[in-house]
Amino acid sequence: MTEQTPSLHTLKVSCSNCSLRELCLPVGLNREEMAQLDAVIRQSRRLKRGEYLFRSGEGFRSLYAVRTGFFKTCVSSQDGREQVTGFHMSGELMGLDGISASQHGCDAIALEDSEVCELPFNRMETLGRDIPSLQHHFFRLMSREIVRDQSVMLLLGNMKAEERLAAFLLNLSQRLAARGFAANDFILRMSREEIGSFLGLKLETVSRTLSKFQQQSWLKVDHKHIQMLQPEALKALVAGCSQANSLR
Amino acid sequence: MTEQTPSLHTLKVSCSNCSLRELCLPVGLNREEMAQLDAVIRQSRRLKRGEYLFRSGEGFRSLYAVRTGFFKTCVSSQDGREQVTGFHMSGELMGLDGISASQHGCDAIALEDSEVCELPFNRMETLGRDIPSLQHHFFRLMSREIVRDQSVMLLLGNMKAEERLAAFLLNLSQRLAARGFAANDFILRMSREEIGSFLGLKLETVSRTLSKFQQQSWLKVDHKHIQMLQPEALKALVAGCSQANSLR
DNA sequence: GCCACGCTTTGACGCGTGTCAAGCAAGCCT
DNA sequence: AGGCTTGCTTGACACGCGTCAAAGCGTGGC
Repeated sequence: MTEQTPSLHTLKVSCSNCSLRELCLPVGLNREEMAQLDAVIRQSRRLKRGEYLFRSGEGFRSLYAVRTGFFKTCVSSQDGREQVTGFHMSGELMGLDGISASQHGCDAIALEDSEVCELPFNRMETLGRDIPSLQHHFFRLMSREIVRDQSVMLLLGNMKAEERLAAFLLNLSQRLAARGFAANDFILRMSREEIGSFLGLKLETVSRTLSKFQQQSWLKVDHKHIQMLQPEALKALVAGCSQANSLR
Repeated sequence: MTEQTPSLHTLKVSCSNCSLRELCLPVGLNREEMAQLDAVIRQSRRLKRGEYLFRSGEGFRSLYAVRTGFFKTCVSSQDGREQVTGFHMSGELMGLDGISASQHGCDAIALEDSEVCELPFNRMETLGRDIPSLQHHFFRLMSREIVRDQSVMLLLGNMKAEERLAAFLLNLSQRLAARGFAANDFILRMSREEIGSFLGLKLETVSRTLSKFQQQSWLKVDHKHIQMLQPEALKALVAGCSQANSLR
C-alpha cells in the first residue's frame, strides 16, 4: 500500500521511444525535454527466453527498462546457492544495484522472449542535472527499490510459507492488473523453484502450498495457469503483514 | 567483498561541519563546494538511547547521517511483527527509503545516546545539480543500500542460523575495524531479540547459537561483550555465502 | 541496600519446512 | 510414434528452529 501503482489512465501515456511507465510518467517533461530523453535512450534490445541481460560482475554502464516480457534478477553465493531478488515486468527498471560498484551486482535473465530499453547511466545522470524533475524521479525510483527490498526482508524474516505465497500471488495479481491484464487469471512465467528461491522456500513447499490453496478452493492451479477464485481469502491470510504488498 | 570499506587513511578526513565518512569523502569537493555543503547540513541533533529519530509514516524531509552512537531501523506489520532492517553506526546514512513516498518507510531508533547530522533532502538535491560529483555520490549511496539489501535477502532466504549469526558478527567486526575500533573485541549495542529480528531468528536461537560458538571456543561471550577468538572459524562457516559481507 | 524488572540462558517438546525418493504429465527431439 | 528430458506433485521421514516454561543474572529505581 505504501507504493501506489500508477492509475490506469496514466498507463496509456508513453515516451515516443518506448513505453516506460515508471520512467516517463510522473516526471512531467515538456516537449523539448522529452526529445532530450529520447536521444539518450538507446534502441531497444530483444532477448530470447533464458538469455542473460547482464551478469553479476560485468561492468555497469546502463540501466534497463522492461518493454515487454518478463525477467528475474538473482544473486548467488560462491557455493552456488541462488537467491532470486525480484521478478520484473513491463515498465520496471533493472540494474540499480550496479551503480555503487560500477559493476552489476546480480544476474538478470529473461523468463520469456522480451524486449528492453537501455538507459546509459552516465548520460541519464547528466540529463538529470538539466531536468530536475528527472533527477528527482530517479531518486524516487531508487528509493522505491529500497522500500520494496524492505518488504521482502519482512516477508523472509517473519512470514510462514502460506503467507509468503499468498503475498506473492497477490502482488503479482496487482501488478498485472495495473498493466491492464486480468487480475485473477494469469500465467506464471517462472518455475516453482524460482518462486521458492524468491520466497525462501523449497520448490516442494511451493507446490504443496499451491495444492493446499487449491483444496480450499482459493485457487485453481493448472500447471502455470493460476485462477484466483477467492482472492479475499488470500488477502485475509496476509492481512496482518500489510507491508508485503510491494514485493515485485 | 563487493562493497569495499573505506581505507583507513581516509577515515581521518572530515567535513568541517561533521565527520561524514560516507557523505564527504569519496566526492573530492573543492573548498567552495565544501562550504556550500556545510551551509546545507544542519546542526547536529542529539538523541538519548531509545529515542526515535523518525517514525514510519512521518513526512520525509531529511536524510540523517550518524555522527556518533548506534541506531536500528525497522519496519513493522499491522499485526505487530517487527523486522529490523539494519543497524547503523557512525558515517552511515538513514532515511533513503523515505524519498519514494515522501514519508519515512521505517522507524529509526537510537540504541545508545547518539548524535546525527540532518541533511535536508531538497537542498541536497539542488546542490547535487551544481556539484556533479555529489550527485553521483548520492546515486552510489542509494545503490549501495540496494546491494546491501540483496545480501540480507540472500542471508534470510538461504542461510541457516549458525551461518546467519556468523555473517552478522563478521560484518559487525569489519565495520568496527574500519572505524578504528578493535575487530575482535566489542560490545553489542543491541539485544538478542533485535539481532534475532534482523536475522529472521528467535531470540532463543540467537542465544543458543552464541553459546554453541562459545563452546567451540570460537567466541567468548559475556553478555553483550563479544570476543572473537577464532574469526577464521566463523569465516569458514560463511565461506560459501560470500555475498553476505555487506549486511549492516 | 533491596527489590523489581528486563534480558538472557537453558531445557523439553512440537511443528513446519527441508530432504529424499518415486511417479506422473507435458513438451521436445529424432 | 517413441523415448527422453524437464518440471511438477505427492508421500514418508528427519531435523532445525520455534514455542513454552523456568530459573539466573544485572541493572536501575526507590
